[in-house]
Amino acid sequence: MQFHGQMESIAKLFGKVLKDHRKKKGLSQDALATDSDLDRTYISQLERGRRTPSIETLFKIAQALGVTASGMIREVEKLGGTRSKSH
Amino acid sequence: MQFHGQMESIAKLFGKVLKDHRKKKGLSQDALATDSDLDRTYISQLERGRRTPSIETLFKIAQALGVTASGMIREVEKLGGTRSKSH
DNA sequence: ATTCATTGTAGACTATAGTCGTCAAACACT
DNA sequence: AGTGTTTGACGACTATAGTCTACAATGAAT
Repeated sequence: MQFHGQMESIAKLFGKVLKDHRKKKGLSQDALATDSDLDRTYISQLERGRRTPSIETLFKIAQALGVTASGMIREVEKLGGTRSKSH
Repeated sequence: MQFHGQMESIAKLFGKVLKDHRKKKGLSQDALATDSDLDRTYISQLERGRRTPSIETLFKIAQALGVTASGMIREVEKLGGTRSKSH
């Protein structure tokens, strides 16, 4: 069986991973924002998949969540499938 | 013995990882640029640590290099040490 | 020395990341 | 009902990511 359905953007996938970890840690967006030295409304935008973070921002967030940046990216890869399109 | 020396920026660490993989694959900056659908001079800036890519760009580059995005980030973490500074 | 491929670098430009103030919607609570 | 906390969303703003043209510097070959 072939996989169908529209490919989800990196931004949306990352948003899911982010929200998951934040909830698991019991943090509010506001608390995470201060811990990661980012703006609260920007965290909101990230979780809704409306923004794509830089890897610098990725590291800030991961640290505030007590996880590794590579771990978060790994989860994005898992959610997104192989994403191996040649062209 | 304590670790000393200035902490290297994420950008510089990523630049090293990127250049390493590109050389290992025997690609020119120009070839990598076309494969990853980015500008050649931007690849040059990344390798010299003058720009910090978005995770979207990270995925593009990783795919062109035939490695995972999480793997590249993992190597950045290794190069940079724990980077667990509370404030 | 000169040809060729590769890379560094600069400047000017467009697109988007990230900030900030504000307000409404939603979800607790009592 | 009400009050407090959280989150979505907006518009306008500043900072930086990413493009593009062009040229100099490097290095590897004859």
